[in-house]
Amino acid sequence: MITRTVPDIVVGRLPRYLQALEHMYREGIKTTSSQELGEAIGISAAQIRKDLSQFGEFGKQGTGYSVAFLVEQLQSILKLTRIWDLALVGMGDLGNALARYQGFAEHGFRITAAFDNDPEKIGKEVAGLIIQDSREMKRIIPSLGIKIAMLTVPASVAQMVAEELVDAGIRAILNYAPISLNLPDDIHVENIDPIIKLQHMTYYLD
Amino acid sequence: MITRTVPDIVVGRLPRYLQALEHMYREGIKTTSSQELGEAIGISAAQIRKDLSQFGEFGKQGTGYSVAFLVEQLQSILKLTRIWDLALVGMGDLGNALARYQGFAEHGFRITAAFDNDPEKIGKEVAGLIIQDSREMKRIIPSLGIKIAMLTVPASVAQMVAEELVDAGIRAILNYAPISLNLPDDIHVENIDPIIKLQHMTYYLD
DNA sequence: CATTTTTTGTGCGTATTTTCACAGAAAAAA
DNA sequence: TTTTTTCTGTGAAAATACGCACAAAAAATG
Repeated sequence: MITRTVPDIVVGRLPRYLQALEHMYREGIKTTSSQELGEAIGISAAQIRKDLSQFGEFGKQGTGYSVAFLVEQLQSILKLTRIWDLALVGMGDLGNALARYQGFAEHGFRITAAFDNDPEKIGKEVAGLIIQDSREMKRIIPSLGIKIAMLTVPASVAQMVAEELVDAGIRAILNYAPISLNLPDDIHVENIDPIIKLQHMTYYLD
Repeated sequence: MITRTVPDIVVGRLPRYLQALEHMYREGIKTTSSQELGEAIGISAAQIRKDLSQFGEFGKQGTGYSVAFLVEQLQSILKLTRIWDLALVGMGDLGNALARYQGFAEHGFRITAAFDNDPEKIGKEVAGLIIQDSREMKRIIPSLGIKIAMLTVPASVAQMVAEELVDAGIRAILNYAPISLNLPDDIHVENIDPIIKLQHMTYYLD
């Protein structure tokens, strides 16, 4: 059975399946089952089968799933069969760490432009990127066709900068600033905030 | 009405309420409503009221919620009325950026120990912390009573290091390594992985 | 070749989560 | 004071998500 509108919660699990499957692939594992995959990531086998069935029939009864094939299918579903250009906005410690992180390139994400508003930083090079003036975002981002931004500016300016990014044609923002952004409904925002995660965990501690 | 076991999904929203309320508090806003709070963070008013009602009655009909009071209550619910010590394990670029991040201290989290296994790094100081040999974790972590760790080591060793942390008495791990950790059920793990988040968003882009 | 084992995809029931909508209480307005 | 407005807390309904359990298919075994 194929797609109606797939629930976002299902979409959100697909990258985790993909991560585990790519790990298996690197280990030389050719075939896996919903059972085995589930145990690897702590999700029930039934749920994995249900989730995948939203997109097609990828397994074989008695055998399970070809790891390589399922990796391909998930990459295709998640639109990962192309390079995605990223803008990195805010070159503090975190921005610098992200600029140097190899993981993006390894997964088809390329940081194509880096911005900051600090004259001290503009013009400097980090990991092969020249930091550009954030006043140039409106010009540069559309010219490079960039659709995704990572936002690592201080919370105090995050909303304003996010609006500038949307204005520049950005469609998805990975927000590292500890604030919730208020943006049009068609802009996809994902938040990464360690404080929020820590506070979630302290609830369960003594 | 007061607590049965509160669903984890509800607990996970509390830090977001708290974040928005603390922001209001800094802005000098004395009172808010479920409506206003919901608009600030993109959650329905009814959901916020339902969530809060799991823990008590914090609002007043006709008036709404006292911001200061609700901040206090949420801090109390989330066990944030004390300082939590953190261990930071893996002093690469990301570990260094986290060591320097002011946000932890501002929210009652104190990075009390930093570890790495690289002899080049051990003994160096970062943001007032001396990097210690990760072979010492088993001794140092219990002696400082640390219960929470942030894990910023390479994926290839993350599982092993996580097991060492559990062995050292760690009860909660904020995992930055791009791999799912397999640990006892009573250990709380939260993952922060930008690749997973980006792949979630690309699904919705062209 | 027949039997047993493995494992998928899915219909259906259950559980969880969200939203609706309203009584009741407080505040504001008249 | 009385009436109207605002806004909570919550029971009930609706919507979503999850998991069981099984037919069917493939592979393995005997």
